[in-house]
Amino acid sequence: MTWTPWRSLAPHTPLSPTVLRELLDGGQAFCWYETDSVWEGTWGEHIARLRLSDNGQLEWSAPTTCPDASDALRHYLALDPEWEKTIDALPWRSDAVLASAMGNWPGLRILRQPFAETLLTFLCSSTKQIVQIKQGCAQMAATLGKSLPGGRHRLPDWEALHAADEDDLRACRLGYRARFIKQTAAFLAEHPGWLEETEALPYAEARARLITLPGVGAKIADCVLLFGAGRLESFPVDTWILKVMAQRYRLDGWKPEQVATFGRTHFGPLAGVAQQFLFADARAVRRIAPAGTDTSA
DNA sequence: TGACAGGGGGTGT
DNA sequence: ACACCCCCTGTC
Repeated sequence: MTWTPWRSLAPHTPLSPTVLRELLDGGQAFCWYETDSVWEGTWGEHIARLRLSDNGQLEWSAPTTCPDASDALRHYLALDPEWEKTIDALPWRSDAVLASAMGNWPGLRILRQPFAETLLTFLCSSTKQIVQIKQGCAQMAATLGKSLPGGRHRLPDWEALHAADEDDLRACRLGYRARFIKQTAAFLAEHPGWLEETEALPYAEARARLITLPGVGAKIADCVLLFGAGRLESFPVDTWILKVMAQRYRLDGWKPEQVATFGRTHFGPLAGVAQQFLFADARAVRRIAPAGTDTSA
């Protein structure tokens, strides 16, 4: 397999290796792998490589057999001038916590992933860490997904998942999530067009519908809408966000659903973007803090 | 290098 | 509140 020469996606806000890692491997997407500062990833039917130039600009390469991946990449990475305006509309001027987090992660953004695929990856995510989720996704792709140029496979579509045995899914180290995926696949097979309709619905209605799927609760529904449908008002609340909000916004004792509502109200139509900055901060603190350090209380 | 707990980015009952 | 299911991670 030969790959195209590197070409630039500039201009955009310069990215540091740390921010790029957070973007591609921080919990939004689970199909990116890094080798010697080169990231290779798949989304939908696409595959591409990404690296950073000396001045923090993205460069890309794709298999020579693929059509120009540049447009797909720009869309996937939200590399449009609009994004800068989007960021500026966040209430950072009146929120020092948010301003600080945004300052720590310049260029961090929300990926635009395929909806159906995002539902699948986040269905795999409950009580799993990123490494484990990635393993499950890689296994599913390898065993049930169509092959892509370059030896990798794309994630299986819901039709393929419906046709698969639960044992095939279990073999992908998905644990009890295998049953949820099978049940969801069966439901989607019985209701053609349901996913597409859901994606087109307003946020609250789409969220309510997703939650009716087996294995999809409020958190996963919010992730699917934020990362897979561009619903930037979605504010996913996991245990880390729960901690951050408790500590820095004095929301001790609040329940996840209450924090989600607070987030959407406080941060407004771009709450999910704010969430991503706060989330990145929380993850960084966890990595840097010495073992046993507890900043709560 | 290897065995052994502990616990995990959530959901459903 | 607790089970679900399994694997990653830290530790001895």
